Amino acid sequence: MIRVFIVDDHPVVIEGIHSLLQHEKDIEWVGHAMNAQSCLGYFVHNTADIILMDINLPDMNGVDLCAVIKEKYPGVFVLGLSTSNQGLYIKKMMENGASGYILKNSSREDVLKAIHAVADGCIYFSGEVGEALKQYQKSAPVALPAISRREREVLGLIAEGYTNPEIAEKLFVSQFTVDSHRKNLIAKLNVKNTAMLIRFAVEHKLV
Amino acid sequence: MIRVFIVDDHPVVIEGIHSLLQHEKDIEWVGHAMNAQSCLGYFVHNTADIILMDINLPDMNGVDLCAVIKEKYPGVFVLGLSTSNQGLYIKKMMENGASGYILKNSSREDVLKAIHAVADGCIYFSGEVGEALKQYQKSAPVALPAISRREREVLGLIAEGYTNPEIAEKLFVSQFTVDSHRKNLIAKLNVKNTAMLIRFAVEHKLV
DNA sequence: GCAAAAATCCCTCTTTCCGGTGATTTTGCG
DNA sequence: CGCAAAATCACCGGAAAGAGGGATTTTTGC
Repeated sequence: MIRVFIVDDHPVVIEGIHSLLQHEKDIEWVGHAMNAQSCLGYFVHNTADIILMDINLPDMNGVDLCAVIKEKYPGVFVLGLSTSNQGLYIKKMMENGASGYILKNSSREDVLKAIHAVADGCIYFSGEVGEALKQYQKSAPVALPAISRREREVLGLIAEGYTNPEIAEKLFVSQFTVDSHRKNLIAKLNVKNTAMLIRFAVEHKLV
Repeated sequence: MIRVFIVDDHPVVIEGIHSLLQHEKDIEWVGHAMNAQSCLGYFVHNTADIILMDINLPDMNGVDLCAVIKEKYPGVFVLGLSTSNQGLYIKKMMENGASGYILKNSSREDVLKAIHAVADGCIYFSGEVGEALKQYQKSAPVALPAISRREREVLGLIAEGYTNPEIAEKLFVSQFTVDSHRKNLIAKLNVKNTAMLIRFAVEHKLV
């Protein structure tokens, strides 16, 4: 018996999912909340196996709520639920411990599959969500300015905290050279300073 | 009818999966390869819906093979397959376009569930893999020195390329204050300078 | 209410960064 | 070979960061 709880500020969605699940023999509907606070309130004295969680809530966004839930009750699985198919939020929610993601307009089969997979400890994304996620993950490799081998080498050393003079010594070149590479990197990658350079590099897996 | 191809250098695994799938009515076994080259050779004149792909191959690792396949044949879904339950490789394989991951010692049900989910365009991880992936993703939050709210705020602005004076203006405080926060961050996180600070922050998802 | 933690502010000095503007030498490739 | 890109080196000057001292005032947690 899988106990399901839902958090969503749209009554229509709650009703929809409820009617979709109410005839399932292995699924028990334990309750719902329309905001993060009452959801957390419920879990003080009750529990569930799976929370279907909207990403847009009036008092707290789903990403943060997910983090709080997984922090307090690691055994409760969170299944993201949204109309908007946005890779960024999905990714963040997964990083905060969610077990999957489906769209509100998913088919009955999709919803049931997702619930069962998640209840088994698996991770599940419905098809369209998977597409969005892949697209988001692939945003990096496209249109990256060409960075030369030496520049990448310098970039790596900068990321490790070495200064221009230190890098110059390591590479047996003048510090002017290293400085040139650094400036070229900043120009090529269209960033303002070293901080942004490193952020860009790490996010795009250049280091 | 789901056409399944498998790449694995262990005959035992190929046989195992084969016998596991051969009585499934909606699954067609279209062939197998024991290394990356012959797998790529197969796809020159043939195709499949799903490739079950080992992560350890003699001539090329699964992560790279996955990238090549998805590059040449984006419509073919790759389902990772391994004995080793290593978060890092799983993550890399997913970044290269895989649609899921299962362990070789997964149950018959798990394998079939995964194949069907992936064939539907969904993303699927078997339970143990999900655990490993979460564990890997969660490697960050452990043993992180306590960073105050204000420090995190400053950290975010540094990562966006703002200088101390700029941040001071944004937050309506003195630049000395911002400088203090920056220094405290560098001290707390035990890094040498801003470059390392940002690298650490991005890698540990503080920004 | 009290102590600890956080947030705020201030100063000096040295080093590093960053922008701009050059140049020469080496290397990769058709 | 010859061209283009990469890699190298050089200087200036202002801005910012980093190391080292302090200090005070709010919050916040018991």
